[in-house]
Amino acid sequence: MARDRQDRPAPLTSAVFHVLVALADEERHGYALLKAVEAQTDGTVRLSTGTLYGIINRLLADGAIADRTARDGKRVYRLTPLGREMARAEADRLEAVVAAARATRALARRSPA
Amino acid sequence: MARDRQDRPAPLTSAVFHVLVALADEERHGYALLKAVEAQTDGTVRLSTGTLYGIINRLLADGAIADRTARDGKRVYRLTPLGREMARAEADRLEAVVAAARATRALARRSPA
DNA sequence: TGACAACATGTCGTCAGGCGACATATCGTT
DNA sequence: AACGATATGTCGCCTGACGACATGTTGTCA
Repeated sequence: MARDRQDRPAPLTSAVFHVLVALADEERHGYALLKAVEAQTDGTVRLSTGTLYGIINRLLADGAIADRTARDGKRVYRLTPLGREMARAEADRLEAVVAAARATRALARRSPA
Repeated sequence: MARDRQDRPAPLTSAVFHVLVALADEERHGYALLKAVEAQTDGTVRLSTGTLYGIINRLLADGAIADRTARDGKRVYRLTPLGREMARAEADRLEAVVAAARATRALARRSPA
């Protein structure tokens, strides 16, 4: 069941966050999500359809996304306000983690050219 | 086995990255790692010991960290050059993902005061 | 027109990884 | 003496990611 997924500020998995970001500004259908994530990451992150539909079903159950059937029969997904908040919280969290990493000597950004 | 963990730019799990960052500038023993991660994340991320030692053993096997027994008997861990590179790569990756998220209207940073 | 790639949606089994629970032991404080 | 914090570690469960498979449509090119 969906349980307590939305009450914790639990770190989202990388894959879930990618999906949420891909839906941030526009609704997309499944295959378009696959391509959007790939494009967003310069081709480095490629979700398998198994991963994608697992994520979609969980996000739907949690109310983070909603779905709709378009006129051409495609199932399109969009972010709900809850999903937007989850993505926002995760972006904040990641930003803080990266900042912590960059604050160390060993992981500081290389001199920016 | 350790397989091909270092040749792919594979996204690290959140927990693994936290451990690597906690070891960036100074060596620590297990319990100190637990506390360091907690402190780094304002208490939001708490690794269980089960999680921690699983991660430690994998990182040791992969050559991302090395261990040493201190005079007081504590097992202390430190980052190897490989581990540093892994952490760096992950920091770069996360930075790009956050940038992509912030580039959307829905997830843009709130007006910075 | 036939073939093939890209588009599109989905299921299933496996496996790695995270996590809570448990097991010990020491040390400092009250 | 008792208790909580420090300290290290194992075990089993469950979630989630992933590759493989299944199926059908649309577009393009020879």
